[in-house]
Amino acid sequence: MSPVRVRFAPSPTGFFHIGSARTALFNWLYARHTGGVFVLRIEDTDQARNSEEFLNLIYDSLRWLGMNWDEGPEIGGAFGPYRQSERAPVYREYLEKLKATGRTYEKDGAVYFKLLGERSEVFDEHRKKTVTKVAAAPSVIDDMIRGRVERVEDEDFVIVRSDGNPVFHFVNVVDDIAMQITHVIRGEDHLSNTSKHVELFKAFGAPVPSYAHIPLILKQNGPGKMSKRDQGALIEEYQKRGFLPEALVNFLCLLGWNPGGDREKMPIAEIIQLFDLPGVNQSNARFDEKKLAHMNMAYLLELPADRFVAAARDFFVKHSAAHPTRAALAASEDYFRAVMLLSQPKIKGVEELPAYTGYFFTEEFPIDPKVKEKVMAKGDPKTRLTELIVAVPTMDFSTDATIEEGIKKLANEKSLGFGDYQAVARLAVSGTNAGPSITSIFRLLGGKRTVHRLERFLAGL
RNA sequence: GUCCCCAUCGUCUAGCCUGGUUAGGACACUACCCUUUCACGGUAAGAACCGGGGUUCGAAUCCCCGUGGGGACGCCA
Repeated sequence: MSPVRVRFAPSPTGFFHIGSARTALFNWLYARHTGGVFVLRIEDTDQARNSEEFLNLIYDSLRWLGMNWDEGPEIGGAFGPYRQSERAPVYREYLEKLKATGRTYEKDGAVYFKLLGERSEVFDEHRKKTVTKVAAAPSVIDDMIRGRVERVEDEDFVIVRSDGNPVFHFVNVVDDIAMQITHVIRGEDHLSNTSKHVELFKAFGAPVPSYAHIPLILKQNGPGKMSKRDQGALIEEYQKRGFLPEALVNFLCLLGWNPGGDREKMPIAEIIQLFDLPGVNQSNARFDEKKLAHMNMAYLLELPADRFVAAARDFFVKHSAAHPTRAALAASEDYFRAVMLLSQPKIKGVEELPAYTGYFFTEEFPIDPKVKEKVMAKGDPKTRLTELIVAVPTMDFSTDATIEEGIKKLANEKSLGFGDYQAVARLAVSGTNAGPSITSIFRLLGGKRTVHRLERFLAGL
């Protein structure tokens, strides 16, 4: 049994999106699962639409998601070069081979691949033109996910354009032969192309690789598959928004594959161990942002403190143009760390952090009017504030527990509960009703700033 | 239009291959519990086998047809 060699073959003609990432992921997982080789090959034969910027985006995204390639651009390998734009001699050589078999002909300056079978002229209603149909034998695709698929390829097709550039079907097959690819794992949108490819492999006298056509990812709302223009489609966006790559990877794995049973959140090492092609679903999956957000939260909760703080800082640096964000970066490292760790168990995503923690770093934080209305309507918040302003300076601010003691003591004296002070104090120092425990907020702000905010809020009523 | 693929809660899915389940889990939604707010967590509830035929004692599971969804039909990849 020859070792598994798979390839991910993107073309740098647009942003790197969810669907491409998952195709890459399934290839990568299969290579890692089998101990095989993961090849990255850049299909940049469309000179008009390629760009270096998009190419770098592919590299960045793959690396961010943790998919390292064993052969490919920037690292090389025994079957290079790995950019099709640099492989013209290979294509010339293979074209000569094919010409020698008599399976090509030229028309309008382009080279066509000639199918085997009887020809007839037919008017195609859909395309509104007369085409030459070939009564060819069906191509058989033995797909590891879909089983046996039969399709008749019934028209000769272009393999080299009139400008001399070879087209996708040709270079794709040639490179799969030349790079000794054993398994072709790609989106189901390629299933109809596969008959072309099978016929080319056979014409070259090369073994046909095993195919695995994975289901497509559908857009979350409305009809059709997800495209680069749909909400939430771009990998770059998740990176910018501070998603954890391991969460995104875990989520992506579960879109069309699962290990059977109830397991969902799994470390990548375990996924590698369990992943296999027969476990991949046959039906398309709809993308669900909320489930991804939940997965991200689950990973965030478990993230070691240092990594969480680093992720937070990274996000703040990227968004340092905003005012509270800049103020946060100006704060001391210890203070920043303390605030972030206080927020870690409370948030769903790193992107919530600037708004969630803003009041720790600036005096100009907003007061939520709805929360204010609600809090001020209950009990006698003004009196509670006045009492706190007197009591806070007498409290021991060294730990949450001592602050709690202080507030409880005050509450006892007035025959009230902790809760009678909590809501209004929180509103006065943070402007909202969501956040860490009030004792932690007090402690981090310090007695002086706490009193100042209580006084300012009371004065503004 | 032609060809190809697919079909279990709103969504992702387990179960299907090798027929017998109170059809299980997760996200979302709702209620309650926990609670010092907000989250987290816990418990509960609602929620699905696309339709019709067939095979069989018995069909989500096997077969056929219909319907629905998706994809491909480029000198794009």
